[in-house]
Amino acid sequence: MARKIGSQSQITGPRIRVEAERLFARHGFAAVSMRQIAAAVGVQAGALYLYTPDKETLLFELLKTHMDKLLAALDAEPMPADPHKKLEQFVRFHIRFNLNCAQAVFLSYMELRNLSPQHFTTIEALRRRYEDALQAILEQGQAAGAFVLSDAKLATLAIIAMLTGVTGWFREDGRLDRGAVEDIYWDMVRKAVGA
Amino acid sequence: MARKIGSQSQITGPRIRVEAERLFARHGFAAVSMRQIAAAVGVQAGALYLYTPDKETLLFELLKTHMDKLLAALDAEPMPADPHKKLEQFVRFHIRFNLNCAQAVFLSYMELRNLSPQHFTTIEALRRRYEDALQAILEQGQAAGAFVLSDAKLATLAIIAMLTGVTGWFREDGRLDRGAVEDIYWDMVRKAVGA
DNA sequence: GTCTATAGAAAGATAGAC
DNA sequence: GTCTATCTTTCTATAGAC
Repeated sequence: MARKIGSQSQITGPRIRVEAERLFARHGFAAVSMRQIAAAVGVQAGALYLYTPDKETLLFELLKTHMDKLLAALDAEPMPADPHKKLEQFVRFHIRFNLNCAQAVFLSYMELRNLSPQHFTTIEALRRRYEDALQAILEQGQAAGAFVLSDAKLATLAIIAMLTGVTGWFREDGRLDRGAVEDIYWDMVRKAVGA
Repeated sequence: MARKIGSQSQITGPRIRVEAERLFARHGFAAVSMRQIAAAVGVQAGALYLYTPDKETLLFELLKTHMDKLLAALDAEPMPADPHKKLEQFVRFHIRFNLNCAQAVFLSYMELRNLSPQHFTTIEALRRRYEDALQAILEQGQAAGAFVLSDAKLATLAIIAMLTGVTGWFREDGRLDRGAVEDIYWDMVRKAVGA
């Protein structure tokens, strides 16, 4: 039987991550077999183990990479001093970034339970860092009298849940484009925090 | 080897559903085997097939039962005529009901993709009916001038995502009890819709 | 670096004894 | 109604050829 020849390591590695992310997001981590991933990439199952020690680590690497990118992008975002403008920046950033990697976002919220305890702790800490960034914005705005909040921690969780929900229904060819969705959500968040 | 005797069908059936729901919610549908469910119930794997034709149907029955209960409970809820009071009733109902069956809620949002197309359609229609109930409240309030909304459909999705998120972090022994959480979320929703 | 082949374990589901 | 036993398939992961 025919077999492929030559090195493809610079292509195969990224392709494994792309296909694994797509399949995990669509069917769930446990429902996807290494054979399915290999078939999507166009290699044999055994070849995957040149790039990952096991299936769980493959999932972890996907989540870790995503969270690192998320935090780096947030750090790179210009943050105005004004609490009002700062919150708007965060809201628009969150929607924009999450829509650009909806699959990874879905994984990050749904497949944490399939990680080993150690890997879980790592991802959880990164997620917490992201939440803390929003909470700090809310608390600073509250202290400055820009926002009226019953509870900054619950407002943080509520806002993130609300914004992340967009990835569940947004369609590129839908009724509203990304900018319009950003506008509408920012309007709701703005009112919710009493700004 | 010892074996159990006598009929337990009136006990075993419900127990299978309880344990399956618990295990599916904790580890994910695909990650849980029929043997695990059977072990949790205290029967052999083969005995499960007296109660369900297959694993996927077991999941479907759990989701269907949950959605039926949700819609029946919503119908049974007293709904004031005043839009403002009506929305408050919905918000408190949603949090209260979902906290009482957090596992089933999690399943309903996470494991839809493991249903057959036909079963998926059934559950999706029920979920849509629930969303429509909230959307109707928002649209009526908007028409009556009680709410100020950019988009009733997006407000529906945003509010449900925000409220459902509570099941992800609420702990019975946490900082806030259920009533306090209801109050805080209602305060945010109220402001977000411009009431 | 990728292949074929397979070891070894575990899955979903069924058959027939009790 | 539940058991034991098993069929058949599929899984993760590894070994060794090329």
